Amino acid sequence: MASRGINKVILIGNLGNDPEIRYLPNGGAVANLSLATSESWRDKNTGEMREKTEWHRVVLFGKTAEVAGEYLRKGSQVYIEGQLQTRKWQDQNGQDRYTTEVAVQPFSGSMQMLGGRGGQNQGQPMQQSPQQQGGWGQPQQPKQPQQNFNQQPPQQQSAPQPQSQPQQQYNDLPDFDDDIPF
Amino acid sequence: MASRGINKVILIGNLGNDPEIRYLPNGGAVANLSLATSESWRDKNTGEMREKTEWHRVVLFGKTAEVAGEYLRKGSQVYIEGQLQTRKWQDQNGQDRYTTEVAVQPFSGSMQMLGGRGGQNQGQPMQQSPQQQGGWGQPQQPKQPQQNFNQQPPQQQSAPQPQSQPQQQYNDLPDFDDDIPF
Amino acid sequence: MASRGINKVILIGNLGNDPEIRYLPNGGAVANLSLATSESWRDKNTGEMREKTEWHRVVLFGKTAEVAGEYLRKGSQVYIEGQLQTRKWQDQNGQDRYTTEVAVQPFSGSMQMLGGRGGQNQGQPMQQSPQQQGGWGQPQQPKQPQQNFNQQPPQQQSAPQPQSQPQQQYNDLPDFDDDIPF
Amino acid sequence: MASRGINKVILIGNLGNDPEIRYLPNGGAVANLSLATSESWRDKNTGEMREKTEWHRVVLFGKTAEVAGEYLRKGSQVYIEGQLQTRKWQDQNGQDRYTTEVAVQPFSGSMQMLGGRGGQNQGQPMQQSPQQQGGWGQPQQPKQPQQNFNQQPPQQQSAPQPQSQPQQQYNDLPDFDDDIPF
DNA sequence: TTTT
DNA sequence: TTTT
Repeated sequence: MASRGINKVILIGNLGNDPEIRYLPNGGAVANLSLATSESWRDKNTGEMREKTEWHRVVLFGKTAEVAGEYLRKGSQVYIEGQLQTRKWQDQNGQDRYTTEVAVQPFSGSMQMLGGRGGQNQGQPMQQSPQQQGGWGQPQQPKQPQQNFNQQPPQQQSAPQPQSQPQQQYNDLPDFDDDIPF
Repeated sequence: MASRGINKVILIGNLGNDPEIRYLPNGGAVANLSLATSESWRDKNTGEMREKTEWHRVVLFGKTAEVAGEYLRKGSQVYIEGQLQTRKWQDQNGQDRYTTEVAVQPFSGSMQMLGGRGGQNQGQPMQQSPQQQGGWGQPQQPKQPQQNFNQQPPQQQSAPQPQSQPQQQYNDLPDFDDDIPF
Repeated sequence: MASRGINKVILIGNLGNDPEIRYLPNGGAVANLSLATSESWRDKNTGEMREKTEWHRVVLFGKTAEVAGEYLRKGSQVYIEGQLQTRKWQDQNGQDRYTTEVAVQPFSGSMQMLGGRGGQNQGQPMQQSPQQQGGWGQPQQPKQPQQNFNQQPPQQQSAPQPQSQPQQQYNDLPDFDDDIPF
Repeated sequence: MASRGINKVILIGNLGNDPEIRYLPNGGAVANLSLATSESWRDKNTGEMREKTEWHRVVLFGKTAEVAGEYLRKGSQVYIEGQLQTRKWQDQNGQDRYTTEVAVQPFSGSMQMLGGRGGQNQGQPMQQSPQQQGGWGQPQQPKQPQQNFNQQPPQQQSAPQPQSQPQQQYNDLPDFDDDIPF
């Protein structure tokens, strides 16, 4: 039954890069987002404005991952509800390393694009070249499922992807289908 | 001003150990908690119950840290509201490492002890030897402020404390005092 | 599909009364909780401590409602995650009235009992007479499903139940079963 | 100190109207928002898409209220973190009525405009006539503080404003100033 | 109507 | 690496 404890993360931020989508052997999609949240405040001592940006590694699964891959782009503003998850892996020296991610679970998590397609809901069509940033992108071409799940280690400053991580780590996902509203 | 983005973590879990309290050169308290949240579910394929525990590294500041040090014990159930924060540090080989914590900020975060003092509010006095677990402890003796802030690297399974981290990392805290209700 | 917008309520509080359980014509359970959250603070002007209690009307569905009915009692501390929902109804004079509730939806919401059964996880069996308050109760006897869903209007100070409300308001619930982990 | 219990509401939605700003006798601003969150889902039985919109009454105080009054407009997308609060009032027949609001407290709550000024961050200046909807408005002219706080009962579909409510209900607000980062 |  |  259920769970003992609450593990909930709520983020609103902007993507530092286009989502990275991969496909599991069983065809399920997995998307990784690099999401920035920033705070600014006036320093009590110096009176100057200061700013600090935090980068979050977000991982999405299944349908939600596909939607992210199709509509999110570098700069997109997005709402994320997920849970904290720390994965253990070995670096090239065989040393234990840990990476903490925000996992958006199919049932309990959610992802929502913010800001509206045409900006202020004015309904005008959005033309967006690849160089343009922010907002929602046009759907990309359907991607081919790939077998090489860990082929390209993501580069991330604040919580780098392991270079040798367990292969089957997402096989335990609960089943889910289109009928579930998320 | 303020912030662009939302960075919020909500946890309810139990402490794996007594809080570790340290004091900054300016006398401000810092507490580290190791907090477990667990989920259990029935495996769709095997029909067996499965359980997974996630360990969170939580850091508290100031008054909240002192309250944690005085009243929380191994096993205590606690509510935490904080924000995700990834610190960079160098390991003994000079390699960059990252540790993600849930920081309970003086203004925006909060900590709350759950479950009541005597358990089911039956009012009976709680005697709690150091070996006993859970609930709220009696206040410990006042601790002496220490200078050696990073003296003892905490041991934590899922996100170990750096062995050589920046010394002055918490000097930017906003001022706060007893009038602020948190 | 899914949703545009976020509507999320998180409460931790104590029950002012035992849960009220009812059964829909289709056999689905519905539970109503009256949940108190309180804040206390020192008045800046007078220096006195002040306290304010807020009462929340919470409604649970299905399995979660049954668990609430079996284990929660007056005084129990509970975590609730749900969504705000304002229902319109007519009072005896035919005037429109509105009641705002926190609805714990089967998929997106959750309920969790806090504080542990025996208090500090000391494992001692809990004996709890009906007069005792707080903690988790023993399971009540299984209740008989009833047809008369709106037979007894609940009495609640802060957000009274309509005396003539729509009969079929909960028929749109998504299906759910035991496999869904909530 | 502090509080016993958690009372937290998180909303992301769009304004149904421009904010209504009023000023307390002491000069403090109070803003009321009417915020819509909507859900859509496919009906399991009919296969049709269905949608339900929930309207939330949000109240902001002080600086946050002023920012809302200056930058938010009908259609604006906004993030709200506040707490549930039910106010009692008497209708014209002297009957007790209750209104539930989401109050964004100066210290614990927050408000954040979403979606960026020019929509997809394309940098083009936004011209917005009063009829245009969504996005962030240009700052309005500074308003004159008014004494007649309850002069105009707001019109809101789901939780109408009382027609005769307590006059001094917001006098208990904690002091706050510009140094506090929210 | 709860709890501390 | 984002955004303002």
